[in-house]
Amino acid sequence: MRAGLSRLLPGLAVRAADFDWPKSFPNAEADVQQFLIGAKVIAVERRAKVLLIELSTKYTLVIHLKMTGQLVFRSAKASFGAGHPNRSLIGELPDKSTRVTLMFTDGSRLFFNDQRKFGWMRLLPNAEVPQLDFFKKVGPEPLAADFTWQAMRGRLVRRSNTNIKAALLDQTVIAGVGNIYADESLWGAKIHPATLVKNLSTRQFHSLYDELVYVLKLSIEKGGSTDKNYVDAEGRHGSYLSFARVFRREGQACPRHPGTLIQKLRVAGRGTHICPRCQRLKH
DNA sequence: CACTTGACCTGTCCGC
DNA sequence: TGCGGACAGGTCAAGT
Repeated sequence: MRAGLSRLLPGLAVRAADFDWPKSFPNAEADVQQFLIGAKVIAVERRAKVLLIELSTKYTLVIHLKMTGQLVFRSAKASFGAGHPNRSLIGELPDKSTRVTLMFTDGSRLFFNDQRKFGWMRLLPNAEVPQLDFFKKVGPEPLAADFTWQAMRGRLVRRSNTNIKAALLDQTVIAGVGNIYADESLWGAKIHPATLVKNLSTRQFHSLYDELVYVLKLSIEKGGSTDKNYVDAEGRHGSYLSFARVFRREGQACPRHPGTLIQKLRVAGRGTHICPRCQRLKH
């Protein structure tokens, strides 16, 4: 999504903004008038699951999409009326789950849609972004050059008494791993998600690292795991889920064991998908 | 401090 | 067809 937005937004100037749900954009109106209206987009960055739209006013739009957030860009002449190929995906915007609309001076618009209202967007002075509690506590980027398998093990063992799935989902341990990539990488490494971190072998840490890096890179290449709720910056869905081996594949054959069916269980309070043959829980 | 659970919301699906 | 409950890609605060 960052890559898509950074092809579309830099250079555009904000002409106006509309808001629906206060928690989706908690800034005061005065901030909006002073630091958003008239601002030009400089760049689009990302840290963990947070998008950062940097503005010419030295303010940044900080965005977390949470479970159901979407950012959809529409150029001035885009029409999504009946007959448009993308109509089945979203249709005309704004719609009833549009929380924020940014209108640019060239007539294009960026819509922040969020059915469940968990996501948010806020304006912050550039210097305050790293001071957010989330950024102070968040772990390292798994695709950074210095994130080796040893570095990953070093982070995970901070949660040695909990299960590996909970540790992977903990954003203060490693940044950006969510439910899909946790399940996919654990299947790849043949590790049961309820395995305690302290019981993982060196080989398992190494394998989990390889598999996590693999699924993250593959997903970025495929445009992400968007299906029902997320779409990319131009309103298209990513295709990673069609490559997923276990996620939302309960009852289907394990790709490694055609005779074994994927099971769904609950680990760390989340729906969790495993192959019961390759991912065994030993004690 | 480490770890787990409920809350924040809306919509959909499934069993009765 | 209606109704209650479980569930959905993620954090947070409050609990033990």
